[in-house]
Amino acid sequence: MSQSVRVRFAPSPTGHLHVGGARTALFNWLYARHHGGMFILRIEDTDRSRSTDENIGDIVAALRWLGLDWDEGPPSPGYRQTERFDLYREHARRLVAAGRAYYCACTPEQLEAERAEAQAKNETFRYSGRCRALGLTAGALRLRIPEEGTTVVDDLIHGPVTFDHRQLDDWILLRSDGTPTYNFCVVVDDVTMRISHVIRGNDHLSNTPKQVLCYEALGYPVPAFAHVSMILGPDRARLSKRHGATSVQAYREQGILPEAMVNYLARLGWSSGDQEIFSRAELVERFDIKDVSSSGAIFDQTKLEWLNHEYIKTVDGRRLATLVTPFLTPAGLTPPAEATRFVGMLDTLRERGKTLRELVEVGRFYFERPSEYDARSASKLFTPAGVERLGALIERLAAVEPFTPASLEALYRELAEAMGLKLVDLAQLTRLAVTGRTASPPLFDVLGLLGREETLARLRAARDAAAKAAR
RNA sequence: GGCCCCAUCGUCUAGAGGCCCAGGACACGGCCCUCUCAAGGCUGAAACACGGGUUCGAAUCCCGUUGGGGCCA
Repeated sequence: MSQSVRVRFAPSPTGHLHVGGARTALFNWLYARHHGGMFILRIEDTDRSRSTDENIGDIVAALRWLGLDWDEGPPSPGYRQTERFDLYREHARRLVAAGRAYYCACTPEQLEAERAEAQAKNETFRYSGRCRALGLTAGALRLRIPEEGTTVVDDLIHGPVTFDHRQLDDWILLRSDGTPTYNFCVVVDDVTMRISHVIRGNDHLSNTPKQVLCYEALGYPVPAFAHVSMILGPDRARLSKRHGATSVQAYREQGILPEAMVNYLARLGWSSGDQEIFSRAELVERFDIKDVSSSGAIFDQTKLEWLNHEYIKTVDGRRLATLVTPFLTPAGLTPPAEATRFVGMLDTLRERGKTLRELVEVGRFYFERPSEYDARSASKLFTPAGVERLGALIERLAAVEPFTPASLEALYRELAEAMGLKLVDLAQLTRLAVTGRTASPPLFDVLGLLGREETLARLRAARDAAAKAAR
């Protein structure tokens, strides 16, 4: 079975890459990589009215960002359904020649009327089969479904699923205008691309028996199927835009790392013991369809952020710097000239921000002097005594040598003791003066990173503001 | 409406008849650490949807009910 594994991800370019689609793509990719097989990207753009090149570009970009590389697919020609119409027609012709499909002249209006009638009588509508034996040569092309018996889909995740043929309509392959329907395109594409395993969303399980019958009518071997459960919103309905962010792109813009997204998506519906964090290599190594859950899973943004934070805490400093940089400009900030200083700042921030965007906000003070001071804290700390202490600090900090976290801490402890204060009294005062707030990374690291000059400038500004307030 | 899928803590899940008065993780509460905020450590609360079977024994197998989702229009 592991010989020549060929799987595919076949998105419709009618929008951005949805996280559900991304997970399906990931499972396919992992399966291919695990088995040393091929991962194919195919664009299902038969719905021309809603498919755009821009969306294709977007999906491709999202897949690349996630690191899901494909062995076959765009930009090579032949991987878009709109380029493959001849194939669909040819297969349709074969089906007609073999007597497995027939033309139906019933008009949509006629069918609609019957449907309404059935509904009125509270009965299930099924195509009557009226044109089955007419031998027509034009109209919509329908696949002849056996009247009796069952088709069993042996799903890798769900096990055998039985469908009664009496429940299945003679479905339409080609509309009367000659355009192929979605289900038919899928079969022809999968067959001609020699797909060995169809791993796709659970929403396609109901269409599978029709497709299986079509494979058989065409005389092709039926691939293995694995229907992955859907990703749900908090209300347990399929995750959609009304639940909030659903596109991979949106998470990227929030400052989620691609490796965190991949890890999260993999763990949503798949598990390997109690492990939560997996490197890409581990995922490839451990992934198996049989460990994929059969029930739907709610997308949990909080857990995604936790995982993202885990990655932020451990990525290499230089890489973190390059990851954060694109978030600086939109926040109105400029990347520091010195790379090492930037990495140093990030080292003090990485424990304090769950996303790249949060990292920027929580580290904003490194780039900008406080424009105001937290009012509550200021009223408590910027007192006449505070002004005096700031003065003492300015004096000592101007002279301390070297200007490093260790010597700064020593100085503060010494000064606090001499003034009969606790370290926290001096530290919070300084923190407010330098950052405008009473929460920040370790103070002495901050001061060291800011440098003597900047620290003194902020302290003086704060002393002036405090003097004014205390007056 | 018909058919199909699903059902373990709030959430993601472990569990493939005894190891389970159910384990891990996120989130939540408490304590510790501490220059603040975090991070970290320890700790607490929290689930087998319900009802029948099968079996010496069921979260695990079967049937039904309920609930949720999907497909078909």
